Order: sequence, then C-alpha cells, then structure tokens
Amino acid sequence: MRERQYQRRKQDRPAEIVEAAFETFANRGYNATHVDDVAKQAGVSKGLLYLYFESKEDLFKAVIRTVVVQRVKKLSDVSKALDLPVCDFLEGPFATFMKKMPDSPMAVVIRLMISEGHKHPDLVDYYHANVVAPALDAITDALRRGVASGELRDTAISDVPHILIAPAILSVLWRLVFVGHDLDVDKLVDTNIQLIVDHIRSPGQRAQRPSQQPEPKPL
Amino acid sequence: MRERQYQRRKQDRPAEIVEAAFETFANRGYNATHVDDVAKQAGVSKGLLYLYFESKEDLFKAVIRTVVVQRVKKLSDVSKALDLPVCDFLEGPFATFMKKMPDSPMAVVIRLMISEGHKHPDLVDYYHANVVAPALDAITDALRRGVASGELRDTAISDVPHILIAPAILSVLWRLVFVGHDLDVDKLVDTNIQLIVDHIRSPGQRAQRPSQQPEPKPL
Amino acid sequence: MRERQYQRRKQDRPAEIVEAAFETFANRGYNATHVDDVAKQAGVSKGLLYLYFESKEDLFKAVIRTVVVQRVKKLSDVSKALDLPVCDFLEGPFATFMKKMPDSPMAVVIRLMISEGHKHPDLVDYYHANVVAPALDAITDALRRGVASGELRDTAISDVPHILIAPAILSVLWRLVFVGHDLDVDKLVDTNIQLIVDHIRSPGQRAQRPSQQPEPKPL
Amino acid sequence: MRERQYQRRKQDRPAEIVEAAFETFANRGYNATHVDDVAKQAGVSKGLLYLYFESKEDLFKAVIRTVVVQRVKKLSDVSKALDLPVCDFLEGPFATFMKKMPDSPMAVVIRLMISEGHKHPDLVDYYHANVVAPALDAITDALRRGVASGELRDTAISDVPHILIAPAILSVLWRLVFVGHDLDVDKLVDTNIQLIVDHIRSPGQRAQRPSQQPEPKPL
DNA sequence: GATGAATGAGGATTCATTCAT
DNA sequence: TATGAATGAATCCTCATTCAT
Repeated sequence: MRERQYQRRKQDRPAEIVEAAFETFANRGYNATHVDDVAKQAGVSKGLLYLYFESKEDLFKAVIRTVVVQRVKKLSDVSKALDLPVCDFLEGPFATFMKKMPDSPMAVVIRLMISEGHKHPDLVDYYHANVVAPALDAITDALRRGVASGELRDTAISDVPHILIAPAILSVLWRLVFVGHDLDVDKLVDTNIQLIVDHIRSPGQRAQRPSQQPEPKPL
Repeated sequence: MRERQYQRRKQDRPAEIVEAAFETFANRGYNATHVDDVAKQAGVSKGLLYLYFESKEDLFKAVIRTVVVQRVKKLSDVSKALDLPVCDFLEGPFATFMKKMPDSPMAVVIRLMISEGHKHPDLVDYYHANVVAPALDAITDALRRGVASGELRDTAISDVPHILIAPAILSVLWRLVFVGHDLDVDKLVDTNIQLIVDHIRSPGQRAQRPSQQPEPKPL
Repeated sequence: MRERQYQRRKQDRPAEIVEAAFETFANRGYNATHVDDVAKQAGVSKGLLYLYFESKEDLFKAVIRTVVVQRVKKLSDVSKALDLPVCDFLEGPFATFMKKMPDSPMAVVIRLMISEGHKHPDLVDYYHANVVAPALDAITDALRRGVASGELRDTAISDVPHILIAPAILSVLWRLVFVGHDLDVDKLVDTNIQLIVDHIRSPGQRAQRPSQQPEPKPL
Repeated sequence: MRERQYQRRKQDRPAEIVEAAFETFANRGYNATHVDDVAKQAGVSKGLLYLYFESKEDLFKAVIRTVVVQRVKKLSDVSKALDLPVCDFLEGPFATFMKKMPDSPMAVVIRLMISEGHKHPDLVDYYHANVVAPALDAITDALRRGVASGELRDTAISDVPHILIAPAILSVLWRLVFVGHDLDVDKLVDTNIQLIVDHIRSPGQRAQRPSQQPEPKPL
C-alpha cells in the first residue's frame, strides 16, 4: 500500500531520468557526469537508463531538447502578450525575462551548448532554429511593428536584435564563470534596454522623458 | 629524410608545447585533447611534455596564462592611446578591438574558461583580476574622464561598463557555437557603440555630429 | 570450448580475486604484480577488480587481512589447547606450528610486510595488534601459568617471549631469501625449544626427563 | 681556488654514488628509489651515473656488495679476537655486535635482500657465501674449539648455529616493520646468549653461576 | 668526462556500455 | 521491465635509459 507513491509509472521514467541528467549535467558538466550518477540520481539502474537512451550522448540531447522545449514555450507565450506598446513590452516582460535568465535552467543549457555544442551540430541547429532564431525574429517583429505604428524610429537595431539579448548572455556567462565576483544583472539589463528605448523611440514621443537614465528601476 | 629526432631546445620547448596545446585545446576542447596529441603536435614526446608541465591541467593553465598575458598586453596598449576624445576612442580603436575578438585566440580562451573554468577557480580569478577587471576599469575611467572634460554626460553606463563588451562576447560565442549561422559582428559592435555614444554625448556636442552609420535608416 | 565469459558470482568474486592476488603477490612481490595479472589469474576483467577494490593498494591490504585473519584463527585455536603442561605444549603443538610456518602463507605475508609494510602503517598496526601481540601474549601467559603451577621457574624469558619465535622467523626468511641453501628448520626449532624448556623447567622436575633429542650428542 | 674541496676526484665518484644510492635505497626501498634521486643526492648527473653503472639494478648490486664487504670485514675482525674463552666471547663482543645490528647499515641490506633478493640470485649467493656462511662457520668453529678445550659440552647447537643469530635478525625486522612498537633488543640478545651459554657450558664450570639470568646486562 | 633534454614502453585507473538473469 | 555485475578500450602519468652536445 505504501509502495504506491514510489511506484513510478513507466511513462514518467524517461522524464525523470532526463530531469536527473539535467541536474547532474548542470552541476558537473558533460564529461564529469557519469552515467552511474545519473542513474543513481534518478533512482534507477544503469541498465534501465540504457533502455530508454541509446547512449550518454543521446541522453544529453534529450536533456537539451527537453529543457529547451519548455523554455521555448514560455518564451513564445511571453512573446504573445505583445498587445502593449513595444517600449512597454521591452521595459516590462522582456526585461524581466532577461533578468531571470542567469538563474534559470537556460543558463545551464547555454553553458552546455558552448562546451559541448561543437560535438553535436544537429543539437546546435535545433537550438538555433527553435530558440534563438524565433526569439530574434520576435524582437525584430516587435520593432517593426513599433515602426509601423509610428511609435519607433527605424534604426539599425532591427538588423542586429542581438543587442537586446547580449547583456543577458553576458550575465549568464558571468555567473557561470566568475562565481565569486558580483555583477548587477538587473542594472545591466535595465540600462541596456533604456539605452535602446531612448534611441529608437520616435522623436515626438521622446520629449516627455525627463533628464536621464536609467530611471528608477522597476521592481 | 625524417627530421632530427633528438634536438636540444630547452629554451623554446615550453613555448612550443604551449602553442601546440593551445591549438589542440582550441580545436577539440579540454577533454577531447589527449596529452599524446599535444606532444605529437609539438613534435615532442609525451615524457618531455611532462618534464615541463606537471599535468594536463598544468598545461592547460599555462595555455590560458600565455594567451591571456599576450592579450592583456595588447589591450592595455590600446588603452594607453587614450589621448583622443572618448567618443573617438570608442568608435575607433575600441570598436576595432571588439570586432577582432571573435577571430582572435581570445575567443578560444573564453570558451575554455566557460567550459572548464569551474574546475580551476584560481585560473578564473587570475583571468578576472588580470583581464576582465582591468578592461572594465579602463572603460569606466575613460567614461569618467569624458564626463570630467564635459564631453560626456554622467550616465548609469559607468556603473555597468559591461554593456560595452557584451556584444563582443555574444559574437565570440555565436561564432563558436552557431558555426554555420552568420552574424554581422561588425554591425553589431558598431551599432552598440553608436547607441552608447549617442546616449552619453553631452547635449551641446550632439548637434555637430555629422551623419554616419548606423544613422537612422531612410524611410 | 571457452569458459563462459559472463558469470554472475557476486558472492565469490572478492574472495576469488583476493586469492588470485595472494598467489601473485606471493610469487612476484608487490611491485612486480600487475593488476592485469591478478585479474587474469582470477579469470576476471580488470574493471571488475576495480569494482571490488579501490586500488592495487586496497587489494594488497585485503590480501594481508584475509590471510592474516585465517592464520590468527588457527593460531588462537592452537593456543586454546593449553590444558596440557606448558612444556608439553611447547614441545608439541607449538613446535609443530613453528616448523610449518616457513611453508605456510604466513611466510609470504611476512615477506610482504617487510618489503611493503613501511608504506602501510595502518596494516602494520593491524598486523601487530591482531597477530604478533596476541601471539606473544599467549606465550607469556603460558609461561606465567607454568610458573604459577610450579612447573616452571620464573626467568627473563617471560619478558622477551620473542626468543620462542625468533628461529621460526629466521627460517621463514631463510627460505625466502636463500632459496637454494638448505636449513634444517625442524632441528633449529626443536633445539631452540629444548634449550628453553631445559632452562625454565623447575629443578625438581628436570630429573625425570628421559633422554630425547636434542640431547647432548655422545662424545 | 675554493673550488678545490668540491672538486671530486674521478676515483671517488663511484663510491660517492654508491653511498648516495645506499641511503636512498635504505630510506625508500628499491622501487621507490629513482635514479634521478640518487644522482641528485650524489651531486651528479644522471648521465654520469650511467657511465659507472650499467643500470639501476647494477647500482643496487654495487650497493649491496659494498656495504656487505665492509661489514664482512668488521665481522671477521671481531671473529679474530677469539683468544678468550668462548663463553666470554659470546657474552662480550658477540653480544655487542648483535645488539648493534638493528641500527647498522646491515639492517637495511637485510631488508633489501628480503624484498629484492629473489630477483638477484647471484647477489643472494654472494651474500650467503661471503657473509652468512662465514659467520655461521665462525660460530660453529668457536663452539667446537670450546668443546675441544673442555669448556663446553657438545650439543646440537653446533648443527644449528642459527640460533645464535636468530634474535638479532628478529630484532632487525622488528625495527624495520614495527616502527612504533618497542622491542628490548638488548634484553632479547642477552637472554638468548645466556640461555645458550648455560646450556652448553660444561657441568664442571656451571656451578659457579649464581641464580638466574639475564645477569646484569653489560654496557 | 659530464650533462640533462629527450624518449617511450609500461602500468594504474576510469567509465560508457553490454547482457545474463 | 529491471538489475547491476562484468567488460575493456581509452588515457594519464612514470621513470629507466639514451645520446647529442
């Protein structure tokens, strides 16, 4: 009877293993993660793990895909809320998202992509096609819409929307690498967005802004 | 016709080995690099390598340090050219430096720091103390000087100079990870700098700016 | 016709490996014994060996402990038979035990302790506490009992019971080192014991001793 | 000019190297002794060492032979002093020699013979022929002389003179192996000799001995 | 003679993967 | 399904020995 809650459903197993693998990969990196550890962490035998995943590499890919897919979902959901003025979007949900990034699983995925990506071009392509490109496209689209509506000027930023995510990426890496050394992620992200908003806002709308930036940070 | 097997070259050996190691680490990453490979690449026996370097890890550290040291030199040299107006410096040598980064050995070091750094906290500290911190300080100093001279406004950017390097870092990673997918590094860097320069230039001086890229694209 | 390659025998494996290791260590010494050899001798893969033993050193310790423990058992069993007069014990079971020593596994352990012991102080302590000290104590006790019962005189031998085992130890080493050169172990041991028995037997009891070897050789 | 004293004569080199090797072998055992270390200890280059000794093994043999030869000399010198009564010799110079053994270089040689001897049968033979056999012969001879002069009875001890050295050997090993655990070497040796002297002394001469042993130990 | 840079075979250890049960 | 004992290729590192200088 009390076995019940420990009786895992077959269906959950792969997910549980992927979850365990994610944590281990996250903590130790790809090479330092042993299949044994993952199995133990998942409360499963090594043999069973190999029943679901062909190899450690296969497991790794599943991890990336799973985490990525979840994130992509969230990202696009946020992206759908675009019925507010572009500047408000950037200063609001977008900024929030970027500030959270360094502490999200995404940070780990990014590190893994950097250190292991070159061995898995298919994964990289998948990641680019399903995360990076859509995200950049979403940004570009938003900017274009703002231009179309007269809210924004048409600037070169639309060509390099990467500027909008660069600070977040930098923050991710900073946290990963310079563990002990602080970085004010919020200020970095806010300042960057403010900079951009100021730059692209149409002249007619610029006036109302008082003196300088970055204005009091939004909570 | 074989090369001489036995050559005494005590002076050059360590440097040669480090060079070979750098290339191999750069191409394959830390784990995939075998000591044997490095030795072969350096035209040297495994044993000799261990005469100069205590371990693979030690070799790795030597590589990082060597490359870093060279770069630090260049960076600080550039930084010394600061007798031109800050904006000119940013748009000139600074931009040039950042644009070159993704194709410089520095890019490789950065990748190695990201993927292996957590195993070598001392290296990370060294890197931070000798490269990152000085670089950021140099930027901050330049900005402050500009403010003092009346050239620039006093903005939050002085607090997060990271904004100025974020696009370069992003570019580095993009090149490393998304090998096939293009990124216009030059435009990204230039746009970022322009954005910033526009933002921080004192109002009185802003007018005279002629029209250069990335200026507002014509409707 | 090959033996089955893959056999689950968790229970027996460690003991089998220890046995194989003992033989190999015995034949070749510690350094000349390769982990590969032990594995082969045990009919097992190197990897499996490392599943049960952390290192070659660990294996070595297991060997010593196992052999020692078995011997300790036998020794103490013999020691328990002490309900005969001390002199009879010494001339009987004790002498027998000592004479067998040079051909027993104990000889090998002793050699290993001598050549490798200094690297494993914990093993030495274990050996001393579990074998040597108890053995010497048992001898001392027997002597004291003999004194108490009036069978024996009280001599300095109780303080240095090592005298009783010295010939056996010498024999062990002799066999190990001077392989070709004979030594009459039996005579050595018997003579030593006779010497001692003659010395410690109470005067009143000395007379009745019939004439046995090694009695004064006839002129 | 001040070079002078550091300028070693060619002739001394081999001896110096052997000396250095002896110390290192003594401290660390054969395998743990690296040729590099010996060279360094001797203040000489590895290359030079190989000029005088064909191999590490060769060096080892030289060490054993050298130390052995010196000891043999001393031993035989002592043995020459045999113009005193045998019992006095045994209780005097002989006992003294045996007591010193555990702290003499001989102890080290013995350990090396035990751990490495099986690889060098020629060395073992040399050692047996030049040290052990002569020593045992000397003892036997002394005993026989005592018998001839009427000082001693003729006992089995002449057949196993090893009894006389067994305690010393045991002491040597004890010191090597049970480093922390004390052993009263002097008492052990004295008691053993007393035992034997009592046993072999002719009845006529036995009376004068008072009660028991071991008598006040000689200094 | 003397040096010490250079060699490379050899050995301990790891860990992804397999497979009898 | 599920297990975990068993495998062995792969890899770091050591150190006796050589040899150009």
